[in-house]
Amino acid sequence: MDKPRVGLKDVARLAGVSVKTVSNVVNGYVHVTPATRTRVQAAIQELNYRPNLSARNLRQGRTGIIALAVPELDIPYFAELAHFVVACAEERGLTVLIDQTGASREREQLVAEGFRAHLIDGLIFSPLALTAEDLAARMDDTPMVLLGERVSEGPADHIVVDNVAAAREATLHLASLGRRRIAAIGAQDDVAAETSRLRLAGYHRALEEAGLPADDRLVVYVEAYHRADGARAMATLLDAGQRPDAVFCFNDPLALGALRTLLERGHTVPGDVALAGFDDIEDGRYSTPTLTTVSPDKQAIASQAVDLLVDRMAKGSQAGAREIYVPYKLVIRESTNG
Amino acid sequence: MDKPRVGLKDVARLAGVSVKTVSNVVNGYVHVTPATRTRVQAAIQELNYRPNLSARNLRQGRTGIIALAVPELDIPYFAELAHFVVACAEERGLTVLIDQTGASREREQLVAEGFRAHLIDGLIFSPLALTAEDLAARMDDTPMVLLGERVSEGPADHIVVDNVAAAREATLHLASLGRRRIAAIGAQDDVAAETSRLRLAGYHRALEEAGLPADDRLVVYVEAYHRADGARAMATLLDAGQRPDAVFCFNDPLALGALRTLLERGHTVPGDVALAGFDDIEDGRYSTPTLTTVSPDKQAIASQAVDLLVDRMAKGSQAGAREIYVPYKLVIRESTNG
DNA sequence: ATGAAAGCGCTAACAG
DNA sequence: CTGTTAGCGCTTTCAT
Repeated sequence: MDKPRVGLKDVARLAGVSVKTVSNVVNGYVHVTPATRTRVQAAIQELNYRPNLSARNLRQGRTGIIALAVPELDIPYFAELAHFVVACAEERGLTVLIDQTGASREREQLVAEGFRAHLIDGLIFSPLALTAEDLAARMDDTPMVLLGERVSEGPADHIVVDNVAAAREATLHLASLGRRRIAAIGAQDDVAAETSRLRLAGYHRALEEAGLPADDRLVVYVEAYHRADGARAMATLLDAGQRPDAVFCFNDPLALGALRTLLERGHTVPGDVALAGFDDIEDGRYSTPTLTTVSPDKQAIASQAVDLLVDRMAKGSQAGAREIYVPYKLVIRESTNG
Repeated sequence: MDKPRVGLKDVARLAGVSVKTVSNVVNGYVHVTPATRTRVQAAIQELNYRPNLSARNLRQGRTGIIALAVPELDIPYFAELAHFVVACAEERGLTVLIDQTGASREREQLVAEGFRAHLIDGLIFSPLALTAEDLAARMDDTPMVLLGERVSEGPADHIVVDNVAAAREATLHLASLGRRRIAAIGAQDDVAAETSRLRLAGYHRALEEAGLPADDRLVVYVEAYHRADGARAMATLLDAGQRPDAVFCFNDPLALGALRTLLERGHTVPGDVALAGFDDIEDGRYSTPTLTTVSPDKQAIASQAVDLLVDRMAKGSQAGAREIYVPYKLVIRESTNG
């Protein structure tokens, strides 16, 4: 049995009206006699008609779909972000399609190049590996909003949190507890690692302000920002005979990984080592000890991103890139406040 | 400045060929002279042409888009699942769009009803609130694969893990440690809570096999499956003067919440209380102690779901619902093996 | 190997 | 308030 593709026309025939009228009913147009409306609805019901979204999209020149491109959905921060983005988008009648870039430059280029052109009305993009040039070279004119620090002064709207200020605040908090040997976990070599660089800058600034010496041996570089990297980094630190009395980790998974290593080796937190992270993912709210962290307002990031995008989509103009700072706050929990 | 919408026709004109030829080039059709191909590609480049996917979709009657409908993306289990689904789908040239149902019956009905008909080629759906009747009443004929235990004997393909067996195995493991008062956290009143019912059944079966008495006071009901619920449930248990020496939690967040409460109140895990969860989310691999849990093969769930769906989409036939059991294994970690 | 033309299902003018 | 008609941009017979 093959499908008896039912379209507007069929409904119209059955209801004894024109396609236009059916279309009006489907789209909730006002000027339709209750009588005909009812008749049409009955026909729709009977034929089990569904409007063909592809056709509508083609005709209207827009799809109501936006793409969210993130590194991986199983990184808690991005999962939480995606949650908010999908929710906000839905409130505005938009559907979200997900692209996972795996932080691969190649895949990020595809996204920027607009390989989904005319399928999506807009793009919310959190690039990790793309260079500023890559983005500047973008030819596709699909409205785009960038998330994260990757290309300040870039060619598109972007949403950021003040990473330097936030990292500084977190580090100062550790210093205020009287800690003197404050390590940092999460530095990166990669030129594209803008976020890492900014958080490191904030860390250094705080040390300076607190009158603490900067010690390169206390700064640990990592490959990626997962728990395993944090655990390894902490082990490296301890194995090298370094004994920090506090650690600022550039994100929460790193911190949770570091925490794990510390506890495994019999150190107490925050007794021996105070620990702070960044991102405020849910895990940190239930770990033992709970994790002090910088909490960016993810809800705000998502809604601002969607709003900016919707605005762009309406106005069409790509001129005048805007930069929106989103608030954050330092959430002090047990890992620094036993 | 408005957009100079560029289509196949424009490219054709510039390249001095017909639309068909351009189309052939775009779609990598074989029979094109290298010469013309090059010329066409140059024109495409020059005009910065992108095929309009909506038009292609309309014409071809399919979109290459599938929807993944889950309760919330910020529930770790679903985030991890989504990650795999998006990855598998991409391997097969499919794009995934996300619907968050919030486990609301109303929203789940919309999804089942096919409110995205003709926009998606298929649907992977993890319903939580829908009844078997809701699903049976579904009129939309978009291919669908169901995830989770919700409607066995249902009208569609579905992927399941053997919850009874898995829960039984976890509980028996606790019993094998010599624990006698094994509590269960995660029972639910809701008729739609099939998963809860199955895990509870497995728990009871294990108690029986182990020759342990079933004690209703050791079974705690919860509203939802979040950490907060687990924390609360554990508190309830302790406040009621119950002192289990082991707890089987129906998912990992519940277990992590319960763990938090236990540690807060000075109990040791697994010393005083052994703890097991279900789902094997990443958090449990780095908690302190690490969490013993039932680990369903999420990669397999995702790839089986996508495969089944692709098959359905190709064959079109909705007859003969298939049921695929996905393997799981009990992962023993510190929370039962200190 | 390439061209001409039909039409996917819908919405938006424009009539009436 | 409702009907007629012309495409949206593409793929796809059918020719050549």
